[in-house]
Amino acid sequence: MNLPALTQAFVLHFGEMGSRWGINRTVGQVYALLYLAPEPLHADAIVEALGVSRSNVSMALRELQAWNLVSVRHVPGDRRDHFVTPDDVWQILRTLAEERKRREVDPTLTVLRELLLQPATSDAERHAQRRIAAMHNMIEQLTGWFEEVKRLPNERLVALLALGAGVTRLLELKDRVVGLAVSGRSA
Amino acid sequence: MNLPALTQAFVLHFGEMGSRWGINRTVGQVYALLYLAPEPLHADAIVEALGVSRSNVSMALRELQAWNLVSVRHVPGDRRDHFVTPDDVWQILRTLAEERKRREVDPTLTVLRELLLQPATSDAERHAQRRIAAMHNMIEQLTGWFEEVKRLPNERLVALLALGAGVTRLLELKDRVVGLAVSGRSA
DNA sequence: TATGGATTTCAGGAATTCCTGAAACGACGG
DNA sequence: CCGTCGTTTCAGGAATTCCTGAAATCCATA
Repeated sequence: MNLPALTQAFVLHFGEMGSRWGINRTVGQVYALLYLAPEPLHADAIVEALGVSRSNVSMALRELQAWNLVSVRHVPGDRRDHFVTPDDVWQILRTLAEERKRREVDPTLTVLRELLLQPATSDAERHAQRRIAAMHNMIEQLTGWFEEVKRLPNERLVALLALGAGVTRLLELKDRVVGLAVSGRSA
Repeated sequence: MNLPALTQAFVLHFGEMGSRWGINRTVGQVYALLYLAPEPLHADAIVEALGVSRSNVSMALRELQAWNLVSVRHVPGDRRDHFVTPDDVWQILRTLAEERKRREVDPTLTVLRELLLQPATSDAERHAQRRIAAMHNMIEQLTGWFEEVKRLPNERLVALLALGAGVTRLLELKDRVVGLAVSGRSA
């Protein structure tokens, strides 16, 4: 691996962190490298930068494409595929969240739903179903919220985040305003 | 494994899902079992329910305690440790999010900060630093938001989720109201 | 349709993670 | 201070995941 110090530190960190998620070291490193690269890279450039085998890079790129975190770009006059990451970090966040939801949450939601449909034949099972329902409902609320929020344009999303817990003050404000409007109308 | 059908299906699913996260099968199963259990379980009951070794259960419980997802409960007249999961699913969500942030996000934030402090000596490095800064700022906004929201009581949190993207309409409302107040004051 | 570069597939060795049984440890009652 | 019950530690075998080099496949061009 022969990279500028800064890039190398970033790439190595993502390699290590990769294993704390479900992804392997090479996938993490390839992503990090592409994220920092000022222009699209072809696979052999990645091989050279990271010092791993060509086939390993191929598999890593494939996985990153499956995650929608990397896409192919063709450079005129060059037959090789070049790869890029989207450069809008908020878009990356949406993609990441979407994919993790799809892989880690949706299957669970499906199972929980099935289990809730089954008839409970004992007290133990009835208790289990109540617990499962509590989890199911929470996940549904979360995913419903996420489906809406992920559609917000960046600007709005940032405003929402900046608001933080202040949103609840806003909710009270709304209640007061609506109250005023109603009393005004009735007057 | 000899459990009611419903419980067994739930436990097995969490075992499988475990490996999609960073946790292993046994940890997932133990958690699922405790989550459904109507009363605290001691380690041998878990061994019997899951059909894994005593030492494996011990390690799984230890890991779950490190995650703050399971705690010890002493049953009067019984020397054995008994284990429970908190039963408020929203509290579980907070804990889970908090721990994942601590393990998956905070270390990255630290590294990114360090990298931003280093002097960039080339165009490539300056470009890399801009990319790193973009990622760093996004993560800071997210974690700042999370720190605030996680403190909300359940009721407020649920209200916030129910609002979904509607929060941005609320933001517009706020702007109008504030605008009114200001123009009123200046008049 | 032959050629050659680019890419993917895949079997199997390397590395890592998981799980177990045996032994060590700790704490309590006698 | 011994014996017992409960728990934890840990070495090493089992299982899984990762990575590589060689071969197969793809595809644009001549």
